[in-house]
Amino acid sequence: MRVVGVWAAVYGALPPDRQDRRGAEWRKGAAIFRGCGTIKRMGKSQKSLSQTSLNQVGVQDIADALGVSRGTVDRALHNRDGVHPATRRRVLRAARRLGYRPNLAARYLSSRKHITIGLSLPQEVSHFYDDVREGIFEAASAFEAFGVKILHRPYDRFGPHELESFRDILNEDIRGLVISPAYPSRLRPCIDQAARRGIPVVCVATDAPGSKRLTSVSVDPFVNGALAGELMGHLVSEKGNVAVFIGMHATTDHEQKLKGFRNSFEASCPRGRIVGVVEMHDESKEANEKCRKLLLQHPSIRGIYVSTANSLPVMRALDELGLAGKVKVICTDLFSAIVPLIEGGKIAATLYQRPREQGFTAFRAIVRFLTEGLRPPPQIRLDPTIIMRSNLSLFLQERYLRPTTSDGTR
Amino acid sequence: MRVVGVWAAVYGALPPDRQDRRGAEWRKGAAIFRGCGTIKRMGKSQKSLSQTSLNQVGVQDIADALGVSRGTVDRALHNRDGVHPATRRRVLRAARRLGYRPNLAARYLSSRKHITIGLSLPQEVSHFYDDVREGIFEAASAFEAFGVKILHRPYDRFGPHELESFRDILNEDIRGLVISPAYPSRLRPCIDQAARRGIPVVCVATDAPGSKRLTSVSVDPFVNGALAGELMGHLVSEKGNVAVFIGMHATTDHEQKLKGFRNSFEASCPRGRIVGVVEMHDESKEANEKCRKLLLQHPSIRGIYVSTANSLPVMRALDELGLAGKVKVICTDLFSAIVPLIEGGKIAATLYQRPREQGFTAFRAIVRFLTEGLRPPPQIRLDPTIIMRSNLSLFLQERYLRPTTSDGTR
DNA sequence: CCCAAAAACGTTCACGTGCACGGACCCTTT
DNA sequence: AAAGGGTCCGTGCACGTGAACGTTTTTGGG
Repeated sequence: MRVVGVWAAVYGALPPDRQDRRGAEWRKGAAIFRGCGTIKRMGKSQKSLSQTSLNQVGVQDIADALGVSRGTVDRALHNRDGVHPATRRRVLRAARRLGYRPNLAARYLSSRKHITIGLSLPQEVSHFYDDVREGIFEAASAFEAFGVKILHRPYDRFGPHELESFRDILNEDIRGLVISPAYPSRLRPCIDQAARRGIPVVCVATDAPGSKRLTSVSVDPFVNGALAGELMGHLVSEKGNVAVFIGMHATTDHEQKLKGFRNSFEASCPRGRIVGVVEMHDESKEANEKCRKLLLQHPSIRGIYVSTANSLPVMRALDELGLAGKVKVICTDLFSAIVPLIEGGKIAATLYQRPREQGFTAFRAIVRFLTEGLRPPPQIRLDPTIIMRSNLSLFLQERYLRPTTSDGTR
Repeated sequence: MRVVGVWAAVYGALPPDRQDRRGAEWRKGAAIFRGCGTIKRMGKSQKSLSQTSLNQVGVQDIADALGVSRGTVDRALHNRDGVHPATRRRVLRAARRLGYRPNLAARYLSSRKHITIGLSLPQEVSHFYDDVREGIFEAASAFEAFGVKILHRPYDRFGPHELESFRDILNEDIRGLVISPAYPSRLRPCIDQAARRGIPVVCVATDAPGSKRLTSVSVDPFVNGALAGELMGHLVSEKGNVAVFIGMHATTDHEQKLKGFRNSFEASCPRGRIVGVVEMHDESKEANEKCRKLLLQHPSIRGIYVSTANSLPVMRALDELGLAGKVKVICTDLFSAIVPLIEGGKIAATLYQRPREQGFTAFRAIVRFLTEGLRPPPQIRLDPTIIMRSNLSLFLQERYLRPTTSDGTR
């Protein structure tokens, strides 16, 4: 990155060439103005000459450049009626030409209205989604002073409530929405409808492929699995057979994780084999028995990768067979029950999906889109973190900037 | 601590004031003004009743509550002279009591002055500090619309330039400062001076212990070393001896890393031993020879941990002895030269210190302190990331929200 | 061709703050 | 006592935008 000048403005959103272009256009606009000779404009020019203030073009500049009033420009820019189509076109073109960007401070001060970002997240898997929420609240707190607020409509369980909550919150006056779809196909029409209304929707943790959501924030499942596979290869050194326990959701995530694991484990441990891939339902008893059965059937198993958060039944089975600590376990996510297992060496590592960062990033993507018009890439992939005994403490301590303090609302 | 914006933090301490001899007159004035003020207040009350707008208390509310004018409140809050000490105290107390928080949008709109955050970072170790800068710029871009700017004074090399740059930038009109001290003892007086002037200083990557800096953002060196040690224990399984290469800086970081590594490696690999700890200067030739010598002397070495970014001489020595890929290497940081080594399996893992996140967090801490008065914990410890072949790609691809990317339109 | 309705456009006010200016009052000096 | 200076405080203006309201121009039907 080239930072030559002393005053490196934060205008980084514009590449240098574009800034230059903007400057040229601005000069042109100024020339037009000189001809018109508006007194008000003159005043501003003089002021910005005398003082090193910002030379951002405002509504008045567009109005002056076109010889119309501020009101007209305002109506044109906000797509309100009462403007001749030709005038509207001229205004929009001039705005683009001059590089108009609304002054958010003035807008907020004027309207005194909150920009509300909707939040429709499940209350299940609380160890995960509570952290997602925390990340969102933390990101939002920075914009609280500028009127950005959060409207949270949590729903109890995955399933129909998801759609219900979505529709509910769409009826509110929101400017953006964060969701975590479990059944994307059902939500897709709603997402597209919101997009048509100009409301950006960001998916977090899961995705709604094929929909018109703004973007999705998640951990790449393939990388997640691959990381587990590579690490497992090191854990069992060269001679180990391993088993994988995966979930049963309709999403393709588990598939991807398995693929990544297989790919990476085979490269990292050429003489090892994956002797079993077990699908687990939510019933912990069944998972436990499946695990016991597999372990008894394959005494050669030296490592286990659990690609879902549902690792407790597996751990219990290992304990019952006296294999805890001997068989190396890599599991997923972080919650209180597995903390002592990591500390005690019964779980070698867990792949943490950084829920806080996911929420943080999702919110940020929405705000940047709303305020700067910056369109994020279609997918934002975060990196999973390997948590082992050595760095576990960093994830347990109270996090900096928890949103609970400000007022009693949370 | 219940803080009223930054004001309470900065102007909390007030000199003891004398007895108020003119209370009667003031009360009279208050009575006069109460009439006029009440009307205005009514207007606001009605408005906030009719519309669901925010009921944030402003300067006018404090003025009304005390029967003084806006200007007086303004002067009191900003510690400008021209206010009777007793009045000032009353204002500050009322501000705290009513929960006054300045409207940043209005402030920015009014003064049209940028809030400038200073940046004094080295241009050395560019693979690291360039990313720190990027993180800072990314964090700053969100506040661009509200007049937060960055003033960057990079200096060439560590050493005296560091102090020079610091002093230079302190002469500018900055409201906060981000630094990365290499010689904290020399900088401490300047840091304390800045703190006295109400300018928060945040250290990134390194720290200035004992100084009055607001906070420091860094990766815990002990955890860093411990993570390397635990991972190394797994890499060499149970039977391996290892060596450690550390740097020579005056900071205690390398000590801490070594301590963490030792601690964790011994727990993770009871039968392994650390057969050598080598201090490396900056000269790569010397490092190379030291490494060769050590490897020839101890053929039992199965793993090497390089706790500095200066890992290339070690890798070259391994290559020359035909041990690359056989001896497991854990190194530090990520830069282009080691990418192929990770991909090729010659480096098993590298501990990435997340420079972007460090910069991002540092900037955020400053802005939150300035705008919300939120004082961060004395140290912010980020977790290091283990980069291996499987997740390497995530750190190479162009990051989201880079100033130049997204698409051509913006 | 006229007049009302509607469309198109101009004007004004409010938002909360920072800042410059000016006024009232007190104390000291001439 | 008047003048002057200093302290303390009130008031007006500006910032850029949104929204309400007022004004001009065009349209359309008789």
